[in-house]
Amino acid sequence: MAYSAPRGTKDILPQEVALWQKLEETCRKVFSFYNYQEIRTPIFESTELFARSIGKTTDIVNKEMYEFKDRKGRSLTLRPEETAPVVRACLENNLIGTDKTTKVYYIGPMFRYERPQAGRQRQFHQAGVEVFGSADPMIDAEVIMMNVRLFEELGLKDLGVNINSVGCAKCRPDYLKKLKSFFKDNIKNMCEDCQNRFITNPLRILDCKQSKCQIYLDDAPHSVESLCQECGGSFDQVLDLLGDSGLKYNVNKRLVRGLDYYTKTTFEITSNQLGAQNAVSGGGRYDKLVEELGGKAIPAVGFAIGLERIIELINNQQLTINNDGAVKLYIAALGNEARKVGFDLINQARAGGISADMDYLGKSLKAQMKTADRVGAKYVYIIGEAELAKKSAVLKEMKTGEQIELEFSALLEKLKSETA
RNA sequence: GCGGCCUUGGUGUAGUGGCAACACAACAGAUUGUGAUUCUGUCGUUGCGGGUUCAAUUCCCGCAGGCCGCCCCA
Repeated sequence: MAYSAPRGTKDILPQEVALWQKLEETCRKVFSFYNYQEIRTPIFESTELFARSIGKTTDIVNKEMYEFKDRKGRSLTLRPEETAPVVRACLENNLIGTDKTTKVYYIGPMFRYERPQAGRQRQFHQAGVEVFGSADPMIDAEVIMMNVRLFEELGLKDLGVNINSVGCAKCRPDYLKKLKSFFKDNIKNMCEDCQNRFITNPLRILDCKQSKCQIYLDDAPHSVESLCQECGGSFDQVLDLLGDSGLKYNVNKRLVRGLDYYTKTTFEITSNQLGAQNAVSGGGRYDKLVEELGGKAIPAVGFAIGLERIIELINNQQLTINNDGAVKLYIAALGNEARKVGFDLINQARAGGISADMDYLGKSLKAQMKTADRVGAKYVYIIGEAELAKKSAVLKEMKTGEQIELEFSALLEKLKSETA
């Protein structure tokens, strides 16, 4: 093979595209039910935007970014996620303010330089939403409920909704202090990563899966226990609202997300059918980010869905979507003259709103019939030498095998009169 | 960035230190202008590079890619 797709990237072939379109369509439909509007931002942004927002000590920024210099030496990065670009775009175009809520959604490719494995690629796709302007716990609840609604709409089963609160600028420092003093004595017995985390990002220690670290984690203080009054109150409200709506969730006190901008509510929806990479969506509140990126102090919530993982689930669960891409009319023509007539007829059909195709390889009639069958054509119109003279030919309905003689001029009317 | 397993025609799989097998798909044909079936035929420099050997697809090394796990995330 001369060339292959770059590592960690995949072609989405015509056969699978129908499923992708269906998925994207469902996202759009559900998001707009909740009054969200689509926004499209560039695939790359200045590197600094991501470093500032996601956090300089995070894995994403440290080792996963597709960073490059353009011809003027500017450092740019293929977006590893889209929250920061959306914030940037909304600020730049004045879409958000303290006096209104702005609801947007996006669908598109993201890029992270990681080792590919099941459910993880270097180019992958996310659909996500962001709400700006409200600190009301109702918005947290709305966003989570909408996410769940979307998955229900897609027919996904056995998903778990995990929720936590990581506090705010007021209470988080206290919590980090508690964490540090809790680990202080034992940190030297813990893994190397955790020793680094102890300095750079103690929160992340909670997420460690190493068995030698696990023993110290059990009694570690949880962020929910150190929340200030405001954060604690809003967390309770979010849970109440979800409970009232009948949504089943699990408070996961260990849920730590890998992006630094989260405050208060964080959540993650997981599937037990995916292996190691089991998160299908994740998000939370980020009340400081807009300000951090140069705007006013505007609170925000959002989440992102991993579309490849959803596709994987749909395939696993053998949920089907119907494909009606087949053409209605296929013309089998024999000889140059007949092919010309056929070409004219399919173009008339198309102009008249009837999907049509014909053979362009000069194959035998048998082969043309075969092709018509395989592309799922509903009718085949067979034009040969004899038909040219009488300006009339046989129209065959593939499913029934029924054949009727029809004049060229009557073909379109006959097909149009068919119910779609 | 680390570890394990894997890499044979379009796809899925055999197999052996010296003719690479099978199924499906695709294409062509089975007398003259008709699709699913049947029969026949066609389709591979065995991932790339190097080494051992008279000889390697089979043994060894390197690389790339895939899968899976760690890390992290969607």
